[in-house]
Amino acid sequence: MRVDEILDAIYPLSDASRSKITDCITEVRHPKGHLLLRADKIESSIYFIKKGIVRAYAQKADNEITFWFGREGDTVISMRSYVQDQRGYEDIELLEDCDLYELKTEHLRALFNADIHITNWGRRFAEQELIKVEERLIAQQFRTASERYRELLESHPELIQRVPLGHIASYLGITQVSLSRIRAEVR
Amino acid sequence: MRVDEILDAIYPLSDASRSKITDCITEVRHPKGHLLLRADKIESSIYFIKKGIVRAYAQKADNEITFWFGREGDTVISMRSYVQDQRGYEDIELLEDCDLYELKTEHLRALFNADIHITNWGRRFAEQELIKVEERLIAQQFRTASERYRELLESHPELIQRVPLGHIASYLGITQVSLSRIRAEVR
DNA sequence: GGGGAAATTTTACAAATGATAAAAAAGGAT
DNA sequence: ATCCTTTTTTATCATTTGTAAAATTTCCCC
Repeated sequence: MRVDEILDAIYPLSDASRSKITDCITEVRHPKGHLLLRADKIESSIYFIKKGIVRAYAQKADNEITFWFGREGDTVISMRSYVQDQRGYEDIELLEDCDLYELKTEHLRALFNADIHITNWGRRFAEQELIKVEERLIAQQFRTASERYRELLESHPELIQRVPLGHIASYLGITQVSLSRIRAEVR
Repeated sequence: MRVDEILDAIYPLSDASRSKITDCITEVRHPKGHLLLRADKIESSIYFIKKGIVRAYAQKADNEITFWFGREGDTVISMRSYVQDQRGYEDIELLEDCDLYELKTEHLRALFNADIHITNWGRRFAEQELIKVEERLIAQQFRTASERYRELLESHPELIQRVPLGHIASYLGITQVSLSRIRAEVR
């Protein structure tokens, strides 16, 4: 996936403004299992996924929960680092070998103070992510685990193929054993 | 609470920029029970709460879930209307008589295209809301219902005083009966 | 202050989910 | 292909949470 497609899908930019962003972007490649962002660090980059799939998870004591998956075209970001300059709550792990576009947040911050179109791009990005999370929070309470699984299966069937079910279960807010039961029902 | 305090708490603005917003704001007052925003409408205003408390809830069939409370200083907004010009998923109901600052979204949109400081203000607003929702989504999965209740009790003790427990239960993702059980434990 | 509606708690029972352990299946590396 | 690790499923039992209905308390309006 091309970086300009990714940027324009968030909010269409003029060639001039878009170039200001792409000029700061470098391509990187990391292997499956690599930790792209760490909860214990203040991160200085965000990434756009050219190819591959990743997950964000929070750790607590001995268990972890996956609360986000990113695929081609998605933006990888530690919101807490990016917004508040504090350590985040999430590790981000590559679930496949990934090609990524890297952008230093310092560059983005400078652009947010210089180009109003880019600022609107950043605003729109946060707003869209906000809606997605809000919808998930609501679904979490309205729907049963098995409804949530079936909806995920319909909206993102490739996810179930590409990602271990343990992560999917955690994303759905249930244990892997529960998910296995749900999958058995359907058959 | 003064409107300039509310605006600056989101992101500090120069007097000039802040005035551009406040010039578009009018004060309104509505009684307890009033529906400020409706899920079935594309809303054209956002509000800042001067005084009072409100809740956002989504309806489905015969049950509803409260997924947000707003108090003095908070911003009331139908994200879907505001971002995507589509009908939202939430009704917003006043839980007390409220004094509100009203701002037409058309004015805000115009300002987002004209004043980069206001655009950054809007970006910061969305980012901060995003972090709050993300943290709630994670808490929903990490913590038990009774932990979530106790944390709410600690962080927002006044909420339990001002809001019917049925709404609190729904906000916590449990039934009112469950919440009653949890409250009985503690005593 | 009293009456009635709304909110909250309690109870009993049913259903869903979690924890744990172990077996089965799938996948990767050599 | 085979061994070994990881993933997924299955089974059992304990716990949590939901549903429904009734009892109790609180609140609000007149």
